[in-house]
Amino acid sequence: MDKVKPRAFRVTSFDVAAEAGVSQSTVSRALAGDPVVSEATRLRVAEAARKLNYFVDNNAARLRTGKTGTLAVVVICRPDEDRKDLNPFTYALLGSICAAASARGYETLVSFQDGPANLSGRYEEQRKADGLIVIGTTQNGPAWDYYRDLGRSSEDGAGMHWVCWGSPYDELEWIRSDNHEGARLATGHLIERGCGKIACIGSLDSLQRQFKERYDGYAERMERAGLEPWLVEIEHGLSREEQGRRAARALLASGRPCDAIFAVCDEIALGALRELTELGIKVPQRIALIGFDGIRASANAMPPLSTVQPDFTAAGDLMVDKLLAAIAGESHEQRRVPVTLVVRESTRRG
Amino acid sequence: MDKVKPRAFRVTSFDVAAEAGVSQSTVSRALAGDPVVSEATRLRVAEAARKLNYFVDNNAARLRTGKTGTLAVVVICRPDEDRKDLNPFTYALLGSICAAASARGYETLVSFQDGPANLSGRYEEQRKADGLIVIGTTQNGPAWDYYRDLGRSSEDGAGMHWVCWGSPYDELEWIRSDNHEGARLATGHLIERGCGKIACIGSLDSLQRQFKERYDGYAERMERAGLEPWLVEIEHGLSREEQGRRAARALLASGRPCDAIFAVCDEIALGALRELTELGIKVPQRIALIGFDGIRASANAMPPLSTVQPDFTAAGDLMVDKLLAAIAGESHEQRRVPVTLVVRESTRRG
DNA sequence: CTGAAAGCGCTTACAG
DNA sequence: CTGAAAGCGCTTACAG
Repeated sequence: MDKVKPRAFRVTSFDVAAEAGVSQSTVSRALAGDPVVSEATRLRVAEAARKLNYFVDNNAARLRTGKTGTLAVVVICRPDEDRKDLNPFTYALLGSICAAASARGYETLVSFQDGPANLSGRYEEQRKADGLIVIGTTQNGPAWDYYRDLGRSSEDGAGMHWVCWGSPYDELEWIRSDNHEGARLATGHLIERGCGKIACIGSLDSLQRQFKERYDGYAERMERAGLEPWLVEIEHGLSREEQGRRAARALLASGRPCDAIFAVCDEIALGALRELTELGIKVPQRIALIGFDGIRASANAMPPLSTVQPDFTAAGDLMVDKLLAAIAGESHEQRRVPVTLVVRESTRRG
Repeated sequence: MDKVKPRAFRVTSFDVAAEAGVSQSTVSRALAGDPVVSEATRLRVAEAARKLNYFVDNNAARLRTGKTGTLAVVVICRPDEDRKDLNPFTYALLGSICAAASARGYETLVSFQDGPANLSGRYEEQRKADGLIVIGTTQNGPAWDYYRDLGRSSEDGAGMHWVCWGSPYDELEWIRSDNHEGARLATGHLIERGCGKIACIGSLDSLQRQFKERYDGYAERMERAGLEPWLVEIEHGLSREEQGRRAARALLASGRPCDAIFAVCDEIALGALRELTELGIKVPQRIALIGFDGIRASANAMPPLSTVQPDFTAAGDLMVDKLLAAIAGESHEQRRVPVTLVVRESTRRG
C-alpha cells in the first residue's frame, strides 16, 4: 500500500502466508509445487490462496527467475495488405505454433509487423520473451532485411534465439515443408493418372525459396519418367491469383500441348483454375491441375483442388521444438515438415 | 552477478549510468522520455545505451509500475478442430485486433483455447495483461460458460476488463457487426435485382446470436417490400458447409419457387453454392445467392460470392478501444461494427 | 535539472 | 520440512 498514491489493493504471497499460518517462502514453494513441502502444508496454502483469490504476480516471478515462459511470434505482412487478405497458410501456421507453444507451457506474444515504424525484434533484450519465431510473407524484403541484420548484429554477445518460416535468406534458421518430396508426389500422381504433357507454373528466382525447391522436385520426377520439364514462369509483383491467371494464359498462348499443370502454390493454382474455367477449358477433363500448400480455399474451389499439404501440427511442433532446443543450447537438426498428397476432383480421371 | 550461480551477463541501467556519467535514475528518466531531463543529458544517455546495447527490462518496469502494456487475446476453438480449419473470419479479426493494439502501443498475448485443460482467463490476476479480448467460435459452449462464470465471480472485487466477439451470452460485453443493417442491405440488393422469391438460410435459435439478427434484418426488408419472409432452417451439429448443402436441398425439395437466397454466413452460402452447382442449378441465372461475413474464400468461389463485409479494421479498433476505455474506467457505448455490401457475380443480373 | 533511496512481489540459496 | 533475508532491475516521490 503506497502512502502517496494508494494503488489498487493486491493480494500478495504475504497475505496468503498470514492466512495459512506459514512463512511467505513456504507459500511460494507450495504454490510452485516444490516437492520439499509437506502435503498438509501444501493443502493449507492452496486453500488460503483460493480463499483470497491469489495468483502469483508473473512480473515479479519473471524478474526474479530471469525466464519469461513466453515465445514471441512475429508475423510479417505486406505494408499495403489488409489483415483479412493475409495468406491463409500463414494463419494456419500461426495457429499451430500457438497451440504447440501452449502444449509446452509457453505463452505466445504475437505481433503483426509490416513496416519500418513497426519492425521490432528486441524481445529477448527487453526480457519479453525467451525466443522468437518469425513467419509470414517472403515478399516484404525490408522486413526480412531487418531481421537478418538483427541476427548478424547479435553475433557479438546477445545471442538471440529464433527460427523462421518464409525467410528469403538461408543464413537465418529456417524451417520449411519437404518441398522436393511434395513436388515429386504431385508430379508422380499426374503421371500415374496418365498425363504426359505436364507444365509447372512457378519460378526459379523468386524470393520464395520454396518455389525453386518445388520446381526441382517436379523436374526430377519428370526426368525420371523420361518426360521433359516445362516451366511457365510467373510474373513478379502481382498477386498470386493474378500470377496464376496470366501464367495460364501464357501457357495456352504458347500452343504447346498440355494435359496437366502443377502450380507451386495453391493460390497460383486457384488463379489458373479460374482463368481456365472462364476460358471454357474443363478441369480436370482437358487439363488436370494440382497445387501446393493445402489451404482451406483449395477444398472450396470448383472443382475442388488437389494439393500437397504440409502437416500443420507437425510444423508448429517443429518450430517450437527447434526454438526451445536453441534456448536450451541443444542442437536440433530437423528442418523439414512432412507433406502428404491430397487428391480431389481437379486431378481425377475423366 | 550472482555469486553462486553466475547468470548470463546483463547490462542494467546502472551500467548505462556509469557509462554516461549520470545517476541511474537519470538514465531511467532519459530513456522514458521524461521532459524534465535536459536535451544534452538525454543524448548522452541514449548514446551510452546504444553503445552498451541496453534495453529496459520489461519485467522490472512492469513490476514497478503495475501496468503490463499488454492485452490478452483468447481465441476459442473447437476441441476436435484442426488449426487450419479455424473460421477465416476469426483469423481476420485476430489480425485486426493485433494491429489495433499495436497501433495503440500495446502488445498482444495470444492464446488458442479449446478445452478444460486449456481454458485460462486469469491474465489480470497474474499481471500478464491489463485486459482480455475473447473471440472465436460460438459453438464451444463449455468455453463460453467458463468465461461467463469468470465474469460473474470477478464481480466481487477483482474487476476484470474484457470484451467479446461471438459470445452466446448477452451478459458479456460483446461487440458485433451491424447485422440488421447488413441483412437489410443484402435483401434490398436482391429485391432491386428483380428477385421476389427470396429465401433466407439461417436459424432463429442458434447459439450464434448474429444469425437471428441477420434473419430479422432480412425479414424486415422483405416486409417493407410487401414480400413474405421465408426461413429455411439449418440443422445443428454439422459443419457450416454441410448445413448450407442440406438447406439448399431442403429448399429445392419444398417445391416452393425461389429466385434468390440470402445465407446468414459465407460458409453456409458456399455450401449451398456447391450443392446448387452440383445439381446443375445456375447461380445467379436461376437462383441468385448472397452471404455474410466477407471471408476471403467468398471471392474465390465460382461464381464469386456476393456478401456483406464488416469493416475488419474498424472491428479491431473498436474492440481494442472499448477494452482500453474499460481499463481506464471510461464508458464506451458503441458495440456495432459497420458493414458494406460487396456485389459479385453470384447476384449479378443475367 | 539531477541524485539517493524506497519498494514493486516474487524465488531461492542458506541456515536451522 | 520451514523461515529469514537477499536481490532481480526498474520507476518515482522526495529532497536538493
